[in-house]
Amino acid sequence: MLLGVDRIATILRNAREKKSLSQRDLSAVSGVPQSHISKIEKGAVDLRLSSLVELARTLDLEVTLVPRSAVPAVQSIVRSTAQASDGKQTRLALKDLHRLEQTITRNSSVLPLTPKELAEVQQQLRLLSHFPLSEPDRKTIQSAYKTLQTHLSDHKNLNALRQAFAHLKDLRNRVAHRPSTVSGPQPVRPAYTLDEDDDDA
Amino acid sequence: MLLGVDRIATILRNAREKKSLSQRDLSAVSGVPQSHISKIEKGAVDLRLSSLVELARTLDLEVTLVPRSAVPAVQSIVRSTAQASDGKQTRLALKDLHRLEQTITRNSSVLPLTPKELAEVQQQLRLLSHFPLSEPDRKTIQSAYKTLQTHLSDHKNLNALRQAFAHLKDLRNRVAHRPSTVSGPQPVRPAYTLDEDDDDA
DNA sequence: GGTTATTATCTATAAAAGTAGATCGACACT
DNA sequence: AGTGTCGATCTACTTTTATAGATAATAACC
Repeated sequence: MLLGVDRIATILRNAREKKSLSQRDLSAVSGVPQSHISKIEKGAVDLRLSSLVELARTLDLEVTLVPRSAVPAVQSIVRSTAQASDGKQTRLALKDLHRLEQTITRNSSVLPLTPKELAEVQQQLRLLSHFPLSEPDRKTIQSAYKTLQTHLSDHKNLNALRQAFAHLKDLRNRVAHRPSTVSGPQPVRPAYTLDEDDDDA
Repeated sequence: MLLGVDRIATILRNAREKKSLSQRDLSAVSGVPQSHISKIEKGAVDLRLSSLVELARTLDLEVTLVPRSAVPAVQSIVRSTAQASDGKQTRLALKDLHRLEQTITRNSSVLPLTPKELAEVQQQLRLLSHFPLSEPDRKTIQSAYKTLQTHLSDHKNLNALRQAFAHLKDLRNRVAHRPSTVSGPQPVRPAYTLDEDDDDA
């Protein structure tokens, strides 16, 4: 297979995984059959340009042709955009974590948790704040916050609350074992700093 | 057809034209049949990724996927790379023109030209120096220079010399009618400045 | 007018993508 | 053990690309 075609397949798979989508998820969103996505990502088909454009669009990517002489500069732009995005998501996730922990601490007396369970949840949130987090990670944190708010307002749905805490534990386990370019937890901004310098364009 | 696929077709055609290649030329270099190149450039086929990679490679382009959020920055890089390349080619072309005119002026007494013809050639060279010129344009100028050198050394091949001057006239006619983003001859660097700040990486 | 070059269009054929599923092995969870 | 999810592989069929030319329309040149 041509050099370049393999790279495209790798970029597609990485982008899908970065969005925490399975092949079946991507199939549902893009309309391309899961079995075909599997072949595409393995480089087992020489896909059509329109199919590439469609999948790329679903993954917030754009197919383009750049002069060979501009490739290093373009790769640098792409890398720094990814890093900026990662940094931004991590900073936003820190805010989400802070909000969640404050709400838990403020309402600890009325939450259906033993002191041991409470300490464990707080420990998990503190640990999470030391890892780079992604947009899908943030969704898990936000979902737990919403479930907590709902519980605090109607004192119902204990199972949902327990499930939300379980998902947080899952998240902590996943990010702790996530492959990383550096060993151990990465230095991120000090936990729980709050600033408003982020724009969502 | 999907937005994006049309753009790719347009980029391919523009890149081919920028290199002064015909569809037959590109076919010979790339191995893709001319009739198929015609369909591709018209957007009449949904070509395979491997075919796109192959054509792009022949045109010194690389197929890549960039995050949608990075597209404006990437387009800016591509534009400035093209401008730098254009500017560089134009500056190098000025040198070629200068060298050619000096050689003609220095040897005007032994060239088989009437005073009127000589003045016309010099006029054409001066006019050319006011236009943005491309790499293929430079090849025409360099070819004329070589033919002139050959003639000066063996005093033969009058037809080739006349043909070389004719090609220069053709070039002058083409660039004078070339579509441009601004009206009239574009301001380029002052004619015949000589500096050695160009690197060919 | 004749010739040449370029791009577009046509025919016929072979190969492969794309589709629609089903199914399998591996893994995780209850 | 049973169940669900994931990615990979399989079957069968339809549609399209890619190829190899040939040819036509247009434009430019002599």
